[in-house]
Amino acid sequence: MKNGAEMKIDPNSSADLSVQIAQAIKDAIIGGELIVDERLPSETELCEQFQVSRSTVREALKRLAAQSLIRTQRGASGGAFVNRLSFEDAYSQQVTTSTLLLSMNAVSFDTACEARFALERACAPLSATRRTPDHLATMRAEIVRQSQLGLTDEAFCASDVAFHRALVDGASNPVLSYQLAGAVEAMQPLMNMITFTARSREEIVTLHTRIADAIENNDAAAADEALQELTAYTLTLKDNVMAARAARDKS
Amino acid sequence: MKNGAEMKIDPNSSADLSVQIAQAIKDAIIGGELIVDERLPSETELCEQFQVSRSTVREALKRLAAQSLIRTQRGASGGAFVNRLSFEDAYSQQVTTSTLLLSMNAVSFDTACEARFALERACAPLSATRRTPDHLATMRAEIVRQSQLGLTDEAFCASDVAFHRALVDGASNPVLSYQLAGAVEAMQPLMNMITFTARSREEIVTLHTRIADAIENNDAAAADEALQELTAYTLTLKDNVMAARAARDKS
DNA sequence: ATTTTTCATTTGTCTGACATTTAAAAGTCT
DNA sequence: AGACTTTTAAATGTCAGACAAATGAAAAAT
Repeated sequence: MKNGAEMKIDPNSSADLSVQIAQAIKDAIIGGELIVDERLPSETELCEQFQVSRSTVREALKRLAAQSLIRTQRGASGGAFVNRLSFEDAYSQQVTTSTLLLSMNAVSFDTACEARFALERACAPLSATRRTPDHLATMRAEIVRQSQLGLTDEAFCASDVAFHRALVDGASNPVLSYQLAGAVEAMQPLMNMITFTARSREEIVTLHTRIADAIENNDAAAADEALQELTAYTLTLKDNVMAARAARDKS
Repeated sequence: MKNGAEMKIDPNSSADLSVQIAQAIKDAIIGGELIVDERLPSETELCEQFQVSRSTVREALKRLAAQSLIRTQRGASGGAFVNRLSFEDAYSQQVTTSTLLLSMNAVSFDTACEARFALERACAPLSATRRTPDHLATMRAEIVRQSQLGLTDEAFCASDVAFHRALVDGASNPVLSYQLAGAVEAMQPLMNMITFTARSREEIVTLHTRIADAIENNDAAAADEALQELTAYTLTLKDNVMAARAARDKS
């Protein structure tokens, strides 16, 4: 870090010191003053720089570590280092956030479902163009799994997620994969509310096969159409489950 | 929290204690054992429960606070409470994450641009159906701003983001807004690399107007078409900037 | 030259203390 | 009794100092 840009905090602010310090360091990282793999000053040095105790500095650093902005290493020549945020880190963060967001805010099944399929349709055309044999093989394998009898609803849902994940990854755009896979995976708890009958699984497998075929044939329009039908069918399933529950609760 | 589900950590694990404790509490929140607005045990109680010192407990709590999973309040009847993750919190987290991801991983302009417009095209049809007069007014207002002479490139980009944000919000699906607005906003630093000439701004304003018109007329197909052209035009602009720089560097 | 030992540095954890904030309880006045 | 003030207890925020554990580098021994 260039010495010219000293990080400073405002002692008169009402905010907690560790929050301010974390924010100051975060700003330095976002602003490019601290670059990837650069070592931060040691905790003792940060104490002097910000004129606070070590506990306070440590709490600030833990806040940053929780966001994968830094990593720490013990021992001589150890310390805190600016962490290169990987797609994997970002992805797992997004899954957690999205999952909690959906479960804590009573997002309706319809809303989440609509978002999920809208996003998927966005990358289906790209996937139809770029998919590799690997992506196709994954999709086909998941279809086979979904056809097995005796599969639990959870396992069926998990396979569904894997199928759609392969579809998204087929677009070969890491940014899209990161954004969409999070949304799809976060929806899984909601999807688990649905009980899949043998009949409905058959229908879903048929639609998945149509999607895979379309992707294989580089037919974006067909993929889009199948996805739309899958969207509608999923909503129908949900409505049936809801109606069945309502009838049961009434009796 | 029901007493049956005691949170436990493994003293033999190599992981830091504060990480383990944070994970245990996080799991309890995700698993629904701790519900929104529920109060966690006080720091002293957590010390006893996990058999660690207060510093360690505090570092764990700061990790959770950094992810907006809990909030803390001082004073009697204060403590740490499970936080309801708001769309706003999730949104700002996503912007930070996406921004860092793009800047730290050398994501190409083309990749980010493709992802951005693919996502936008996903919600344009919904926006064409559901947009309110408010959304339209925002879009028109931003178009007016973009037409002003003497606007800096940064201001032009910011207005561009606001325009597209309104387009996304028009879909009236908070999940989509949260996902996409983050992606669009995170792209702004990349977009700022482009220098917009008067001519190119004019072209963009024209396309924006076409999009707004299509949304106003509930014409999803026209909106999609205009967005596609905007995608292509943006990439053209980028190529021109790159070519100009290459030529300058050679001379 | 290679291996072992020592050592200094840095983060992780513990202990104890005090400051600050806050709501509730106790007290006081009308 | 009711409204206002004061006190108190509980909780988080901050500080200070200590030791443990890890780790790389230097020093020493072979």
